[in-house]
Amino acid sequence: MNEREHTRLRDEWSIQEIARLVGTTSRTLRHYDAIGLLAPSRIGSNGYRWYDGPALVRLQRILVLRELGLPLPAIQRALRDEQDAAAALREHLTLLRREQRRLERQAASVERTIAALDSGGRLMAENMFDGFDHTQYKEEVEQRWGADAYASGDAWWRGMTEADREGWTALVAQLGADWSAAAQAGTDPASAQAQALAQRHADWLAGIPGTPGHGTGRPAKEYLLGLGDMYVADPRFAASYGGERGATLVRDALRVWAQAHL
Amino acid sequence: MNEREHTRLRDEWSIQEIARLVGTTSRTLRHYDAIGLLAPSRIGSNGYRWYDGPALVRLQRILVLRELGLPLPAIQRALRDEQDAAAALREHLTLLRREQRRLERQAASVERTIAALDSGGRLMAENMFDGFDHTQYKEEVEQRWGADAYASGDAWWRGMTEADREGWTALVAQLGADWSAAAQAGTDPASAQAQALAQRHADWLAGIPGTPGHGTGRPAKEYLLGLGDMYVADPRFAASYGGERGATLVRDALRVWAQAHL
DNA sequence: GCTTGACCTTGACGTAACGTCAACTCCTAC
DNA sequence: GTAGGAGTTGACGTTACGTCAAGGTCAAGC
Repeated sequence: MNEREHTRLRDEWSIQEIARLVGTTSRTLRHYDAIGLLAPSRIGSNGYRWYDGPALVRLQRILVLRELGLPLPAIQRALRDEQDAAAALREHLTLLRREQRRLERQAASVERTIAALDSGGRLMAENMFDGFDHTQYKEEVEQRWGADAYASGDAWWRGMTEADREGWTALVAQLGADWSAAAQAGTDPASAQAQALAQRHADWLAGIPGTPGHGTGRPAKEYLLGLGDMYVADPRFAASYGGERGATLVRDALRVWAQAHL
Repeated sequence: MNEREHTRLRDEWSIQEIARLVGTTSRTLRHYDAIGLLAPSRIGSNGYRWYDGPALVRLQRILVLRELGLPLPAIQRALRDEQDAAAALREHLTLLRREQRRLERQAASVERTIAALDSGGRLMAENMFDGFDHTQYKEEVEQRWGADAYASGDAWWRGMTEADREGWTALVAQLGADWSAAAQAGTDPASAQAQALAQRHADWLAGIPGTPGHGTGRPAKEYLLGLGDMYVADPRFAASYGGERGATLVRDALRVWAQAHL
């Protein structure tokens, strides 16, 4: 088969030829046949698949929609009538935008984590369950509440005895476990149970020297609300509070609590 | 089992308990065990899995990295030493950014296609292989080259006889097929073969009344270069030129040709 | 007439990270 | 003794094909 014959125009093509023509593979065409998306126009007595002009056109439409990211079932439906095509694309577009925003948040989160690691953090080496890691959040605390806040909190922690720390750690772990259980049970953020946890959480925070509000018996309102948002946005916190559901519950319960008590 | 016992701090948890604690499912934990990512600290004589503190910490690290979008094998490697974690995250970040840009292009493409459909286009109803669809590109042509260009090209096409159109269509289809074959063969854009195709392509374009350069025997340089970029960016074109590889070859060959001849 | 080689076929496994039965065992409480 | 709520190990389904594997078909060259 020479070049001339290879590219001469005919009214029927083999599976390889048509695959090359549109830049895909024969495996893909067999797949489309198998799922009923594109059947060959003719099947030889030897089982070979042959495609004609209309089949080629349909294939091209399929590939256009595929390039745009539509799943094959959606392409199937869209090709049944052109009305559906626009609707499917519109729906797909909102999905694309949503996914874009998700990636944006994820990338930002990765960047923060890299920065934390670079500045000496240890990827939850000492976290809520085995000792609250102060260095972990150094940057964020300093940025929001000043270097003094961080330094005094850090000094306080380092000044504790081993027994003190273990007791503190157990408290924190218990709090995290209770939040997790409450989230799992679908507790309402405004419920008495959640508000009791919020109270414990606030007490705990107020007990840490250096946090805004320490000494007044209750944390500063802005600090508490900001902390709640951080819990939800940062997977390092979510891991200690029963995942995203848990972190969301903590934030919402703290909001309600802050409105009532601060 | 009452609430107190449920949330009391212990040194060992069942699979359900630990799943709830971190906000995931027991199935996930069994999966992690199966792939060697996280083994239970102990397995009872009855086959039950039990997890202790260190296992919980490891699980939390896993979930943090998973939230950040890392695949499980990468998490596996990252947890072996903290050095790798930062490197893995950095690599992952570039992937995220790349994917973000891809989605951006895809979304833009979807928007253009929706606009084309809304303004009466028919999703490649008459394309390169069954008749160049002028209405398809109305918007783009008008935007770049003015409404006159579009109108005169359209009138010319509508004024053709059936036989004229068939002849023209065959020419265009042959050109597309030859481009596809060349792309498949890995032809160099600067090669004699590709340049011969580019010449045919330019001749063809120049033969369409209304295109910039029609009447001069060769298309306008800017028009030709812009068209090449459009070929690559728009899947509707790619479908007729052997996919992305084909469209890229056309663009690059036209660039070389334009430098030499325009 | 036979080999060679390109092309075709169907069948089946692999991919990522689990969700979702199914069938069965274990343990505690009433 | 039994009901129910754990736990266990399979095994299939998900997306859109890639990638063998084993074997049939066809035109060309000796």
